[in-house]
Order: sequence, then C-alpha cells, then structure tokens
Amino acid sequence: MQEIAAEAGVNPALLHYYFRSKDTLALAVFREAAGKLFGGILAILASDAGLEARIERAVHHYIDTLRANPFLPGYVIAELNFDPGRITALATGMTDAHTPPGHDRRALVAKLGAELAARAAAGEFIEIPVEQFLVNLASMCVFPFAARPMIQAVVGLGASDWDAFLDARRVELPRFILNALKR
Amino acid sequence: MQEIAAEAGVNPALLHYYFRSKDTLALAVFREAAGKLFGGILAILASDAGLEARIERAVHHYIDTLRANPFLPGYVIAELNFDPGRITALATGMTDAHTPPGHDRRALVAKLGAELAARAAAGEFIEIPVEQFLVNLASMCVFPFAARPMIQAVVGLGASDWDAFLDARRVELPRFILNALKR
DNA sequence: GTCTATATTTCGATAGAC
DNA sequence: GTCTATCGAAATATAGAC
Repeated sequence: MQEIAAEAGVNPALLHYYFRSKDTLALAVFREAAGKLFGGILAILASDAGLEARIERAVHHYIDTLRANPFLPGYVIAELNFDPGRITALATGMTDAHTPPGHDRRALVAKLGAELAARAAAGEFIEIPVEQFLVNLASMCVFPFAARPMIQAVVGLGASDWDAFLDARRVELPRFILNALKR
Repeated sequence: MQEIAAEAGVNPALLHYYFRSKDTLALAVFREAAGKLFGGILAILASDAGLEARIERAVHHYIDTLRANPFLPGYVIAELNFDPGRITALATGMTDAHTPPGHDRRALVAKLGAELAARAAAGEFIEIPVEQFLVNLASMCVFPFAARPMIQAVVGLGASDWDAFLDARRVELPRFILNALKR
C-alpha cells in the first residue's frame, strides 16, 4: 500500500479512504486489467467481416495492445494463481467491458463453431472443435508476453531481438493459423 | 513460512534451519519447478526420431506432465512476474535438469531450424522461422494450463468438461501443428 | 478530502532447552 | 535435529487534527 501510495505521490491513508482495504484495491485493479485483456477481442471475433479477416484482425489486436501493456498477461495469471477467488471478478470484468450487443459469449462461440463446421463441410478447412481453435489462437497471441523471460532465455534473444521477434510474429502468426485451418 | 510449515506438519523454526531464509526456500522451489518445466522437452526435440514424430511426442509429453502438475506453468509465470531476478535461477534450473549431452540449447535450436528449412526447400513445408515455430508449439501446450480459469470462464467449461477438453487436445494439437507446417 | 501520528496485526527470524 | 517461546520489523489499518 505504501509503495503504491508513494508512486502515486499521495499518502498511504488516502488509499484506505478511497478503497476500504488492500484487498478491495487489488480487486479493483484486477477488474480493470481483466477488462483490458478481454475487451476488444470478443467484439472483433463477433464482427461481420470474413473469417480470415477476423482472424488476422484478432491476432493484430492482441499483439498490438499487449505490446502496449506487456505485463498484463503475466499479472492476470499471477493474480489468478494467488487467489483463485478472483475468477468471479473475471466474469464481471468481462461484462463491464463492452460486450457486443445481442451476443453473449456462449452464443458467440457457437456461431464461430458453425462457421468452422460449414467451411469444413465445403472441403476448405480441416475439422476442428471451436474451443480447441479459440484456445490455439489465444495461446499463441498471449503466452509469449506472459512467458517472455523464459522464451528469451531458451531461444536466446536479447532485448532488441525481442522487438524484432514481435514484428515478425505479427505477420507470421496469421499465416500460420490460416494454413493450419486449410485442408 | 508458517503456512508451509503447517502443511508439512513441522515447526516453522525447522524451515529456517534447513533453508536460511524465506527467499532461499522460494528460490529452491523455483529451481525445482523450472527443472520440471524444461527437463524433458529439450531432450525430446533433440532426439533422432523423425520430425513429425518428435513434434507429436513433444506435445504428448507437455500435456501429460502438465496434467500431473497443473499448477506448474501458473506458478513459474507468477514467480517470474513477482521477481524478475529469478530469470538467472531459470538458467541454472535448466542446466541442472538433464540437458542432452553434446547439445547446448542454442545449437539445438539451430539444428531444428535447419531441418525446417530443408523441408521447406523440398517444397513439403511452408517457410517459418524456428523461434516462431518453437514459441507456437510451447504456447499451445503450456498456456492452457496457466490460463485454465480464464478459458473455462470464457468458453464455458465445467470441471469435467476440462478433462474431456484435454483428452481431445492431446490428439487434435499434433494434427493442427503438422497441418500448419504442410504447404 | 487530505494529512500526521499511532494503534494493531502479521510474519519472518532467532535464542535456547531438550 | 526438532521443538517452544519470543523478538523485532514491516505493513495494514484507524483516529483525529486541519
């Protein structure tokens, strides 16, 4: 608390005036972070562009916003690890952010699944369960930011290499994912 | 410390006898965890089986060992997030684990990259930088465990659904990755 | 609403008997 | 090596003046 107060340039007592306790403050921060993490992505996947375009936009959105907030994934995972009770706050954090009107999350997933199935039936795509596809997409976008230190250590990337890695990833990843879908 | 001592059924003072301080204990735990996380995978990728077989084995290895230690990824990420200084311990944790003899990590990555390039030159695979491929593979294997609560919330999976999800993932993921590589 | 001063709790660490 | 008892630091939270 005092560390936060110091960095904010105010008195520790003031934090307790606005937030009743340390835990209340932590919860508020977590809500905002979760909102940032899930805010835009659902709207993009629910938009009415072509499937390929939506996938590319989703990847770009993730990489661009996470590049601006590189600690977001690590923080959310760490916090969820620290207190599993935060999961409930996650739900409210997601609905607080602008959910596309007329679509709850379950319906959105189902709609995307129907699209994938249709393309598979047309012989264009391989068959793949929606959940698996969504997790693949999110994993490859988000994980690199959460695991940056590990990746840099294992592959051997310096600080400036990391930037180049992300530049390349922005164009390579959509290509990789779309090629994975094509039969 | 007292929480750990209680769960271990011993006295808090005993922990200070074996580990000099709280931080020393935390470091020891982190080292062991990092070893578990990186131990087997490098050896598998360095083995002399066919590329396709090695990829499938890597995925199975990750999913199976993480299923037995589901909190490992979240913990390592959380700890790395808490104290960036742990990165150095990561390096020693990796070499402590059995690194395949005759191969350091950099050489291993380079060798794998040469294989991918050769298959691309033969017209069988698309062209893809090694680091991107390795990160894709690791992301899709590890991230689901680190982000399990989020995934369950977004996609809407109950506890038993999660088990079925992992069963499916074990067979779907190698297929997805190999199809992504094929031209 | 914002500060100073202080109360209260928690927790890591040590001393010392056995 | 393992315990009981306790010290001392640190940090959350509150009281109360302005």
